[in-house]
Amino acid sequence: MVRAVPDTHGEILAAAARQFTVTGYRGTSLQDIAREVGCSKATVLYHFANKEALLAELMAPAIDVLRSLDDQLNGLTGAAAQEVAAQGFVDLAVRFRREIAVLRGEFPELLCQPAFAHIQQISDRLRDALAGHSDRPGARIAALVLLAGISEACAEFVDIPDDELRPALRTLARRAVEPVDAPLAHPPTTEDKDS
Amino acid sequence: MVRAVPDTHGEILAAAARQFTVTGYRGTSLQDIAREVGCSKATVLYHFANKEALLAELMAPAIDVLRSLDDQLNGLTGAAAQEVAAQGFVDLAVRFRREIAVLRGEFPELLCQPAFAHIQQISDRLRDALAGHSDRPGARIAALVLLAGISEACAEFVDIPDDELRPALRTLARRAVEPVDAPLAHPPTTEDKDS
DNA sequence: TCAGACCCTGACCGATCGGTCAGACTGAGG
DNA sequence: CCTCAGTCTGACCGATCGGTCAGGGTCTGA
Repeated sequence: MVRAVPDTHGEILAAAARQFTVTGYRGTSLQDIAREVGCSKATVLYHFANKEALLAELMAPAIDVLRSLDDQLNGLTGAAAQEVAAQGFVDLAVRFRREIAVLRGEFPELLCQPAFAHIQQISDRLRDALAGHSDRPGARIAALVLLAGISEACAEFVDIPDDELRPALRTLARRAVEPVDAPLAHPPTTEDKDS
Repeated sequence: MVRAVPDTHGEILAAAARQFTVTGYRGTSLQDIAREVGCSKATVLYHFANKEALLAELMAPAIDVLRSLDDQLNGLTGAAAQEVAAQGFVDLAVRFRREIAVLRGEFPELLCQPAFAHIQQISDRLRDALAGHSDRPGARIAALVLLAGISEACAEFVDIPDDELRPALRTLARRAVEPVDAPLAHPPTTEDKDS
């Protein structure tokens, strides 16, 4: 058999993905990655300008999809935006479970890096759409709980098949989103003094 | 005015809490904490055996409450367990927002430390109760989404008053929990082949 | 045969990490 | 006055981090 040209670049990328998933970005050293690939740390830095570039290349596909979901959301309002945001994010999260697991927890620090410059704004818009562009605290809190919870669930349930995880999350999202067009299911309480 | 005996121990604890909240446990060095307090790093290590002991003392109250919730849950089943788990966790999360923010993301690594030996099992039982002790993937996924989402929301909305955050989360939890006693709201789909 | 691009490496760099240690300072008690 | 416990510190330690660099192999095309 012909030994294919050793795709060191790809091997490093794959090893980094595995390690980042388990021990996080910060918790994984270039030495760790090099050891798993079976090369020197200098080789890792030959293929990638620095550790950050490695992460950026790893996350690029997920970020692209997130960006396109943001475009799709642009102009939509009310229940339509909620539906698209919920279903779109569920699909994205299920598909890019590994990438989400990498970011888990290190989100705030990682967002400072130039590669993730606009992620914060996009996810803010996503959250806003999921809240039905409402200012009600209940709606905004529900949106954040859903986005964060779905992310965490996808990162944790790595071994559940997509076809099982996706419909469960879709159902949950539909149930948990604060309705914005239809009248509220629960009667307004006494604390409706604002607006 | 009498200058009270300088409570360096407490000052270090408070500074650590602030720093951990912002930059995380791993991302905060003993030097950082010492700088904020205005003492030397050696002083920090005079008052606390090591960095881990500092974290442990910081988290102790939250862990106590979590443990008592676990006791309270012991023996409860079905909808009763779901209700207690949901409301109990919401209260705990709202109250210990800062502590949750500290753990944010570094959960997996931090759980390895002896101070947090049983947290994993407790949170597993909590999740199980929230799922109504059901094996249905939908119920288990909903429980995880809720627990993770509530934690994240509490860590993020640090400036929302408790009285606003708590009822919103309670309402959301009640809406999002997969009902286990009452018949399902949504008709069973075609994929009900298991069990 | 030779030049040059490509791939890879060991040795090394400065910075920072958590942690140790001997000793200085201080205030209370005998 | 001396002692001693409590508090605090600068200097230092080994380990590890991300990253640099000069140079060695190897392959290819002129």
